[in-house]
Amino acid sequence: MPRAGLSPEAVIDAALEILDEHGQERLTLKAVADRTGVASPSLYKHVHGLPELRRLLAIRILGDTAERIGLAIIGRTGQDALDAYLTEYRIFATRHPHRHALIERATYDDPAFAAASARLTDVADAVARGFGLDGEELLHAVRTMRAAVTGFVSLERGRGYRTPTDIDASFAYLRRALAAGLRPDPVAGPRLAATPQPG
Amino acid sequence: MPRAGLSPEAVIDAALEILDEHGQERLTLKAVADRTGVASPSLYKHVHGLPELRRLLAIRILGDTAERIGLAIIGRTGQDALDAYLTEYRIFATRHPHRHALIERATYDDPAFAAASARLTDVADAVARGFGLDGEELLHAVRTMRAAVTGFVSLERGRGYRTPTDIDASFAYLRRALAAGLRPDPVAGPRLAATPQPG
DNA sequence: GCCCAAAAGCTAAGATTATTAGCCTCAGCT
DNA sequence: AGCTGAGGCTAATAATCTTAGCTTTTGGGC
Repeated sequence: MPRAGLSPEAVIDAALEILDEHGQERLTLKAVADRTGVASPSLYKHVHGLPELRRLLAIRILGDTAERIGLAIIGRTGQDALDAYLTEYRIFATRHPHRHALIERATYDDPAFAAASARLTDVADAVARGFGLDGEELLHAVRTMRAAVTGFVSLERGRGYRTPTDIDASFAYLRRALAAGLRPDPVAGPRLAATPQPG
Repeated sequence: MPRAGLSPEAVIDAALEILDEHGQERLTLKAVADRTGVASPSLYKHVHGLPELRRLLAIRILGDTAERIGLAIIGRTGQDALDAYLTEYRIFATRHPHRHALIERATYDDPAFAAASARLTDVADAVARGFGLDGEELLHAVRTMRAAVTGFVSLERGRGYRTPTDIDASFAYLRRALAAGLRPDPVAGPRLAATPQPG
């Protein structure tokens, strides 16, 4: 019988197709094996089990997404760049809901994963710098920005917003609120009184 | 042999303990059966399989959480209520990371789940109304608020923020930014130009 | 107090899946 | 031509979910 000619990359490709088509629930080694035309144990020659496959898949998706969004903000600054960043992220989550769910839940203490994740954060950094932010304020602003957009798309996709009414308008509202919040405010300053600690 | 005296509630209690102790990965019917002292098939007399158990668990958690946060904002308004809402939500996610993960991923088109979810949204509504918002702007503000806080705690818990540095300060920044965004702005208004549609 | 129906257990069994172990074969290099 | 190792395969183990069908306890009605 001819060889299937697999490789880790090819395995991830197949896994990505299955994820897109059927979601994480049905992303199983058996399914990947069927799609690639081998028996499931053969996959272990390329990938160390299902958790590893999910990890590699998350890294692939993060990389692709960072690249897409990075391209979208090229040549833009300020509100323009922010809108592009937020909108492109939302488009990604809408077009590939299962990919978004996968990277949303992933929580690996793995250098490669952290690096891939950092690429996405770097894009957000660039956007925030376009608002004239730097230093500690930049850090906070980027975190706030990412929090808002990931939360929004998660709620949207998980049907957390009871009615589909005006979700686009809500997203526009969020973009405006975020832009207002990001603009450095020399008067009030971003500092607040001490926070109650969780725990 | 004496009966275990189970009930759907008791099964959910046990499931909640397991979730808290070991996370969703190990929330299995077998584990629940062991903990309640019955054989796994016996659980089907009280709960229709694992997906159903997860659904009920999510509903329980949403209800508890809505109640907690609802209590936390009693007697507060404006920024005070907003801080209490956001902080209490973050405390919940920090203290019960697995519960948070469970309700975060849940996406059931189920009336009971929607009702439980609505209780949490109602609390957010109350907070936003304390800012003098109503109508469509209220809707957008509440969505933005929920997006920001769920996104923040998700990123925090998933180690999405590279360093643990200053996360409290970032959260304070987010609260300020949100308060600024929520305050009705009669001049600029919250409306923006048409948004590119995702898809 | 007894009877009986239904609720709540149990065991057995089938289906999936992940994963390990050990074997076989093809491809390519010497 | 022969060897070696990567890439496949089959067999086997273990975990779990779930269904089917049996048994026992419980509690209400007579």
